[in-house]
Order: sequence, then C-alpha cells, then structure tokens
Amino acid sequence: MGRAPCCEKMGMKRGPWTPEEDQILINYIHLYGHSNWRALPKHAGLLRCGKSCRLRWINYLRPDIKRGNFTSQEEQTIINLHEVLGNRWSAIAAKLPGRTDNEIKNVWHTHLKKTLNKNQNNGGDNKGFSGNNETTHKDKESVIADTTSRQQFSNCMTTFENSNNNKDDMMSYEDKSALVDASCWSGVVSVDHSSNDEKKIEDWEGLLDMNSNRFGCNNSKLYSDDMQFWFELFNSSRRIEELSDITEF
DNA sequence: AATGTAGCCAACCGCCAGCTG
DNA sequence: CCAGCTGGCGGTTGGCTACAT
Repeated sequence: MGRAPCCEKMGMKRGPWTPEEDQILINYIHLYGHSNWRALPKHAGLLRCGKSCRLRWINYLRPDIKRGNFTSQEEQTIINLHEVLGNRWSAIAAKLPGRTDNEIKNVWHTHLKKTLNKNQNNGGDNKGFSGNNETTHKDKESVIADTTSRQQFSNCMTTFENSNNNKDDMMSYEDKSALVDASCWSGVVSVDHSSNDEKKIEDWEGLLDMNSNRFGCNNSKLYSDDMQFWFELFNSSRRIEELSDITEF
C-alpha cells in the first residue's frame, strides 16, 4: 500500500499565514500543546495541514524565536559549524539558541555562501576554518564548543540589552509576563492531548475571543522580544557554559 | 513613473527514520 | 517482521520588496 499523503489537498489552505490563523495556532498550542500535529488543525479549526502548522510554529511562532539580523558572531559560528557539520541545518541551529534551521539555511544561501566565496577568492582571509587545511577535526570540535558557548552567552546578553533599549516598541512588562508566563509554557508541551473535554473547549474558545480583542492583528511580534524569556536564558547561560564541553559529535 | 532584476525569506515538497499495532 | 503513520529534515520554490535602469 502506498504512502498516505501528508495532508489532504482538497480544502486545505496554503500560502502565507494570516494574523488570525497565527493567533488560533498560538492559543491552541498554548492550551493543548502539540502532541499530534496531524490532528491539531482539525481540532483548532484551521484549514491547514499539520505539517504546515508545525512549520509555522517551529519557524515563526515559537516563544523562544529570536528575530532580527544575525550578528557577525552568529554568522561566524554558522560558518564554523558548517565547515564541520555540512548542511545539517538542524544541528547547526541547535547550537544557536533562538535561531531556526530554516533561518540559518536562508542566511547561508543568501549571504554567507557569497561572503565565503568572496573571501576565498581574496586569498581566504577568513577568521574561521575556511582556507586552513591544516586544522584537524579535533581542533574544529574544540573551537566549536568554545565558540558556541560564548556565542550563546553573548547572544543572550545582546538580546537582553537590546530589549532594554527598545522599550518603546514593547508591550508592558506585565503584559508580556502574563502572556509568556514560564509555568504556562512549560505546561504547553506536556499537556496530554487525549484529555480534551468540553470544559477545555470552552476555555479555548474564550481565550480565542479574549486574545483576538487584546492583540488585534499585531501578532507577529507577540513573543519576539520577550524580555523575561531572554532574562531566564541569560541566567541559564552559565550552565550552558558548563555544559559546553558535552558535544554531540 | 514605469519596468526589469536581484535578493530575501516564508512556505512547500519529498524523503527518511522511528514508532506503533 | 511488516506496513502504515508521524515528525523531522534538507532542498527548493514563489511571492514580495528594494534597487537599478
């Protein structure tokens, strides 16, 4: 028997997500988690396939996504990691907190690849590994561990500082704390999907109404500059440094 | 101002591995 | 053991925007 299609083509919406769809997905995952992507759109009332919902969540709506331009340090880290890992974008993304594999892949194809080629044509004066054929695999690993742990630390600091410098663009701290309450999010992924009941559906619909009034259409920045999240990440970065020697190679 | 071109990025597609009954 | 299902991954595409002519 042939493989079942990932989603029903008939009646499924495609293309860019609307703010309303984003809000529905956020609220639904907020309440029920995402234990079953395939069933999620049906339960949430979205005319999207599960795969599309997953991608939207992973690449755009997740609360810990870091938006904005890549720093030169991040770019250097990507170059270094790509030298060792190749096109394993998810593995590279795992070393860059807040960045998605899709984002890294895009940056690589649109910017870094060109920069590298240019550098190589100019004599390969790249501070990373490019052009240094004598660097051993072991050396690369140690540099990566070192680079990424420091990178994580400095990213946290930079983002945290930027958050403080851009208060005008931000929701109030109280609003954001309520929205991205840590205990709430920690519960999101652990919710048992099978325990849905009518009460939860009522809660879900109520939350939908409440949030659509509250946020209007400006959802894309809902979590993007969340100070609380980065502050917590900053606090945990010391542990990351301690763990940086535990590599997965 | 209108048109053409290049760059960027969100989203889609198809394949694969792991899990389950 | 096997077939089917699902999530995850990497490659690719298409639409939007900025810039050049």
